[in-house]
Amino acid sequence: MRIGELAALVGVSTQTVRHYHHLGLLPEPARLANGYREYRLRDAVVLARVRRLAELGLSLDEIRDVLADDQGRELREVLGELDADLARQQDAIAARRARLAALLARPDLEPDSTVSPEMADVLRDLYAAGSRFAEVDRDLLTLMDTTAEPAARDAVLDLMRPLTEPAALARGHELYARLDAVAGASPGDPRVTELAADLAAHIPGEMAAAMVEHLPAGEDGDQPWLEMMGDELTPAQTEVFRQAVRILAGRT
Amino acid sequence: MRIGELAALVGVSTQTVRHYHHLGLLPEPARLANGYREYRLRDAVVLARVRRLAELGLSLDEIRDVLADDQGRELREVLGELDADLARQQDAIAARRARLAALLARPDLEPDSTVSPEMADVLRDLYAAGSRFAEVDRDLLTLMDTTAEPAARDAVLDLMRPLTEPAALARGHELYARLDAVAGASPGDPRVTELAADLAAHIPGEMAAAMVEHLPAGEDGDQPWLEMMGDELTPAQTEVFRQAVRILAGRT
DNA sequence: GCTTGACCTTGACGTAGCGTCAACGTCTCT
DNA sequence: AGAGACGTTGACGCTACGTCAAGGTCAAGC
Repeated sequence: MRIGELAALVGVSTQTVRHYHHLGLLPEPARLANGYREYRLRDAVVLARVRRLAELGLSLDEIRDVLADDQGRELREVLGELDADLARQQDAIAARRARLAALLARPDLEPDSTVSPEMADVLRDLYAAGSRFAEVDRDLLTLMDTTAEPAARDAVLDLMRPLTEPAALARGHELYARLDAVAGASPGDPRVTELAADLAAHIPGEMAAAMVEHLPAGEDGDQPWLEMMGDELTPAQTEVFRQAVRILAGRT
Repeated sequence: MRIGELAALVGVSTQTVRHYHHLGLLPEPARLANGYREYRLRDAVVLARVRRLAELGLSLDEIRDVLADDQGRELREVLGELDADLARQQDAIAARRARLAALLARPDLEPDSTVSPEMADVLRDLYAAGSRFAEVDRDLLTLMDTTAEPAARDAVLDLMRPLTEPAALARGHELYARLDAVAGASPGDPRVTELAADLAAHIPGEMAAAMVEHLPAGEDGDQPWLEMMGDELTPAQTEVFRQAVRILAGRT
């Protein structure tokens, strides 16, 4: 029997057979004068054994180990581990399908919808497009949602909830518009101070406390998170936030 | 922000970030004078987006496609396919776990137990070790079980069932012993003819018909399956089978 | 000034289980 | 004698990175 016949008999490709030779799973048979491998029935039996184990899901390394110790002991162990592993996979897949179902149920599906469901709702309520600044804010929140610890994330979500009420929402959109409007102004523009005050007034008390705690200002109001926003903010907008945080820090 | 900070912020390794650059998933940021990559918040936002999609199970290629068309249309499609794929995986895993559970329930677990459950039962009943020849026969059956079509396999199993009854079983073991005993004899030994007759008599009628049909003998009794068994059989044993098949062919 | 250690750079190789050429030899059929 | 179906070894490709290797950069401590 040559390699093609053997492969066809057991239902694998010739490459598979050669691969198993390479890994030492199947002994190399005798060669004919022309160099062709000459297989016997025993080889087919061994190959079929390997395939059955492989189809159960064992790795080829595991199969070699199992076939090496001719007791069934190791096989039972390996199959037990495999079953446990499959159980874990089932759980993981079920969880992912649950998330997928939740996502597919959303009418406004887009890549940023793949944050946590709660955050997705807040985003939808808060940022009804239109403002360049709202997009930046939205980016920050999605980033926080994916990187922060679940506990911290939930805390932020709780603090944000008051801002999604209709009145606060309208006020928020007005503030975004004013942030857009002040973009090209100089940091000394009178609108900057005014906007900082309104912005600070719009932030609920507990949220202000949290912000001041988690975003400690340097001596001269130099805040790392403001620096990180880098080219997203114009100088005037940066100044608005600097002043707003200073007001919030005094309030707590 | 340098690559390490970015990676830590989003929760991936620096290699992952570079890998995404290589694939074009994440644009290469500006470089500092020393050649270091300098990231901005936007990069973190994009990276987080990629990660969220990757954790849903999308391939990196799919993610690139999804982020390329900025409508949510393709995303919905891809997620739908992904869900269908996961459903298939769930079924496959459930089936494999069922097989594993059946296997782990067997007290006599060994690699050859991983044939179909019915065949495993037949093997346990028929081949209570001891005979070199029984092992060969057993190998043949396991091979057939893994390579044959399910229908053919079930047919063979049905035909074999009469052989597992206690009386037939005892007779079978005796025949195996005699096949072992005749191993070193010459093909002309009187025991050969006698054993061939007893062996043919032991095969139930329908099974004989099936064998003759599926193992057509050549003009001079040269059977390919006998040839395939090659070095497993001694000349005398080969002769036993040749004669037995001739008897069965005459009987049908 | 020198070392140490933590970071960064590019490039190449390894993972699992084969599939898929490439470049070539062998056998059978017509 | 040519075609077509087989066989041989060897090397590269696939996913999503991990893991060296061989260096360059930078801040801190001696």
